[in-house]
Amino acid sequence: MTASGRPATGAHKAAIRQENEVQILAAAERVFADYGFKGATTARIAEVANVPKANVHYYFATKEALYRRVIENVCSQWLEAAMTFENTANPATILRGYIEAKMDLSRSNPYGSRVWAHEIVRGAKFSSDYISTTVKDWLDGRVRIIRRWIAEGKMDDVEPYSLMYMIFATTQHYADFSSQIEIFNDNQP
Amino acid sequence: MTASGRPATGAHKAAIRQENEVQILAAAERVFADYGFKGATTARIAEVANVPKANVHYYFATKEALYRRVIENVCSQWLEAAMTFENTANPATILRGYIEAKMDLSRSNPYGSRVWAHEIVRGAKFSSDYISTTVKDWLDGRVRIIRRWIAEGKMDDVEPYSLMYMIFATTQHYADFSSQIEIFNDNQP
DNA sequence: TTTGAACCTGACCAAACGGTCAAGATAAAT
DNA sequence: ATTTATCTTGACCGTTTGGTCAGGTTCAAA
Repeated sequence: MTASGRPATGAHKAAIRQENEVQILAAAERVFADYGFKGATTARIAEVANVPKANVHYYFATKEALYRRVIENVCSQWLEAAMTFENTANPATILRGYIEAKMDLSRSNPYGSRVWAHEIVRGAKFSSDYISTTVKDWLDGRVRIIRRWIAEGKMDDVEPYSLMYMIFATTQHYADFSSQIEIFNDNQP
Repeated sequence: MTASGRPATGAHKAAIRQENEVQILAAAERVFADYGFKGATTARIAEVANVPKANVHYYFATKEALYRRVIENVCSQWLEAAMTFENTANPATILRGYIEAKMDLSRSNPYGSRVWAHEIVRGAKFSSDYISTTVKDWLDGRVRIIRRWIAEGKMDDVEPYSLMYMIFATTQHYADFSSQIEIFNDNQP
C-alpha cells in the first residue's frame, strides 16, 4: 500500500485507486446515513460499493477512518456553501443566497446531511476536534459579519448565533427528517 | 412472567415491577440517545440501570421491544405539549405557548429528543406505523386550525406544514445538536 | 407452614462483526 | 523477459452481542 494514499506510479493504477475510493466513499455515505456508525457494517458497505469486503479494508484501514473521511467531506461541502457571505450585497440577499445554497445541498446530498446528524446526535465523538477548530472559526467569522450589519443598521438586532442555529436546523431538517416528512406527505416524496 | 405486563397479585411485587421498569426505561433512553439503536447494548443499559443484563430481558423480551417503548413515551410527551392549540386565544399566543412547551421539553428531556432524532434519521424503521396514524392525525388537526386562523384573517398566509416543520426543527435542534452547540459555545453548557 | 407464582442472575451460546492474511492477478518499470 | 509494486479476494479469527436457561430467592395466598 502507498503510505500517502496516493498512487506511486502509473496512470491506470491511479485511476483504479481513484475510482475504488470514490465508489467506497459513496457507498459508505449511504450506509452510514441509513444505519449510523455502529449500525453500519463494512460488509454492507462493500456490498453497496460492489467490491469484496477485504477490498474496503485495503483502501481504508479501519471503519473509523472511512467514517472520518465521509464526515469531513460533508462538512467541507457545507462550509463552501457560505461563500456568499463574502460579497457586498445587502444582508437579506446574502442570507437568502446562503439559505438557498444550504437547501440545495439538503436536496442533492441528503445522505451526507444524515451522516452528520447521526454523528452530532451521538455526541460528536469523532468530530469534536474538527468542530472546535475549523467549523467554529468559520461560524465566528460569519457572526462577526452579522454583528457588523446590525451595527450599521442594515438589519434587525437579532442574536447572530441563534439566527445561524435556526438556519442550520431548518435547512437540514428536510434532509435529516425526510422519512417523517414523507409519511406526513402521504408517502409522496 | 405475567402475560399482560401487569402484576397478578401483591402490592409489593407490583411496586418492584413498576420500579424496575421505570429504571430500565430511563437507562435505555439515555443509552439509546448516546449510541442509537444498533450502537446501544443491552449490557450497557443494564449497567446504567443497575440491574443484571438477564433482568433487562426479564422485563423487556427483546431490545427492540424496549426501544419501541422508549420511542412511544417520547412521542406521546410531545403530542401533549400541543394541548395549547385547543384554547381560544389568538394565534400568536397559542403558537408562543406551544413553542415554549416544546423548548421546555427539549431542555428537561434532551435524551428522548435525541432517541427520536436517531430513529427518524435512520428512516423511521420502527416508528413509521405510529407516525402515519397517531402523529399524522395530530398534525393534520393542527394544520386545519392554522388554516382556519388564516381564513379568518387572524394571521399571515403561511404554509401551515412548513410552519410546523420549522417549529419542530428549531425547538428540537437545541436538544439534538447540543453537542455541537456546546462546542461552539466554548464547551460551556 | 406449605405451595406456587413472580422475581433474580451467573453462566452459557450461536450469530454477526471488524479486521487479518496468504496467495494469486495485474500492470508498470527495468 | 523479469522483477517489483500494487491490487484483489476467499477463507479465517477473536471479540462482542442479543438472547437463553437452569437453578435459586422472595413473597403472598391458602
